[in-house]
Formats: sequence, C-alpha cells, structure tokens
Amino acid sequence: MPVSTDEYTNLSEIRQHVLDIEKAQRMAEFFATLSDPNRWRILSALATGELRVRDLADVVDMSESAVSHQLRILRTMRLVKYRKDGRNVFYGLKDDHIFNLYRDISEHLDESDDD
Amino acid sequence: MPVSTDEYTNLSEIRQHVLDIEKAQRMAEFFATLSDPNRWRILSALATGELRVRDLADVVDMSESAVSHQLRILRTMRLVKYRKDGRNVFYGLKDDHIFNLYRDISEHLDESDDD
DNA sequence: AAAACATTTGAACAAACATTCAAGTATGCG
DNA sequence: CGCATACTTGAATGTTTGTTCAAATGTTTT
Repeated sequence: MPVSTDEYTNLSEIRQHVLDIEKAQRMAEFFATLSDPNRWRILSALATGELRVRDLADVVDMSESAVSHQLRILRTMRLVKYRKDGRNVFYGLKDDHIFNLYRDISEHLDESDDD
Repeated sequence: MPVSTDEYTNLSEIRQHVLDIEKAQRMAEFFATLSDPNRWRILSALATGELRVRDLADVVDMSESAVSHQLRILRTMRLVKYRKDGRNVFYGLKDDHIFNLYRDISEHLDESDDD
C-alpha cells in the first residue's frame, strides 16, 4: 500500500487544525502586550484603582514618557481605560480578565520541574 | 495639613502592591513565549497529538531549523514534552493549560470596541 | 564503512521593541 | 497673558528576537 512522504501521520488532516496565520497573529499580538515586565508592574498598580500618569510613573519607578508610551500599547489592546480630569489623565483596568490570567499563569510558573 | 507631592492618592501604599521586578520579569518571559504567531501554530498542531519535527515543520510551513529553534523555547517554558524514537523526535503538548488560556483570550479578542 | 535521514546548534542579519531625550499640545494658575 | 504642570509624541539608540544558512551530531540502512 502506497505511503506518502509522511510515514507516521496524516498530515493533511492536521494541517486543517493549525491556527491560520491571521488568528495566530492576533493571539501573538495580545500576548506580546503582556510580555514586558514594566507593563505588568503598571497593570498591577492599576489593579489597586485609578491612577494619574504622574503617580503611576512614580510607583512603578519609570519616567512619565516611558509610562505614557506603554499606556498607549495597553490602550490599543483595550486592557486599560482612561478619563481626563483637567490636566490629569486617570488610567484604570478595563476589566479583570487579566487578573484571572495572572492567577492561571502563576500556577503554571510555580509548578516544579518534575520531568 | 501637610500634603506630599501626591495630591490624589497614597502612593506609598500602592507601591507595596506593585509586582516586584523579579515576578514581573517571570510573568513577562512566560507571555513572551506565546507572543509569536509561529509558536501558536506549532502549539495548535501539537494539540492534535504528537508529531515529529519534520512533519511539524511541514504542517506549519516552516523550515526544520526554524521549528527546532522554536521548540527549544517552548521546551524551556515547559509547554511541550518530547520523546526520542530512533532518529525521530516526537513532540507533544505538556498539558492543556495553554488551551484554556487560548479560550479565555479568544473571548477577550472577540469583544467589540464599545467605548 | 559510507550514504541518507532527522534533528540540533551557532553565527549572521534584519526586523521589532523599550527607553531616552527633546519638543509638542493642552489645561490651570498667578 | 505668561509660566508651570500633566501628558503625549517622534526620532534616535541600543537590545532582543526570529529566521536563514552552514555545519555538527546522531541514527538507521545498505
């Protein structure tokens, strides 16, 4: 009986289950948003409540400019919301999706290397 | 009554809730692992079952070398397991943590921009 | 033992990214 | 109005990252 180049598995069937490039791209982009330590620090600060940029910069120990750049990214991914009040801008978490996520991953990271 | 530089919030209290740099770093590293479209494609392929590198490369349409490099990263983060069989190496998902994750994020990504 | 196959590894290169610095906008205050 | 404050933006810079290509390792087959 004829065998294709593949001797082990039916590749054409598997190929249909592989995430298409567009979807894979969107997933990757989202995770990229959370792949920076300072953005996590920002998010954890905002988890305590609304903060204006200046104070946020202070508590996470970054320059206002750096924070502002990062907030733009978090905004784009709709992880934070903001509200203007005079010359201040207050940022907050958009929902707590992220902190469920945070819990799940913490678990994974804390698993011991038993194999 | 004296007011610190901060007129709005008690910063020193918030500071204690900010993720420490080390933990933030670990979180970021983990998410970085999932911040590449091709790694998602690899994971989704492995979600169908074990595959050897050659076939994996085939279904995700990448070079064997590129796949091998990516598998090293996934291995480091303990997202995949592997098993040698002769000259083949079969890779598979280590657990399905990741696909719960996948579901959660899909939800978030599919939310409409209503504000 | 040699040739073919499967996978890994390392160096090199281009693309993506985070921070800095300087300049820009916008609001409030004297 | 003019100056200070709060925030954003853009260009420049150094670093990280993913792929390619070539070579190395290890295994099976003849």
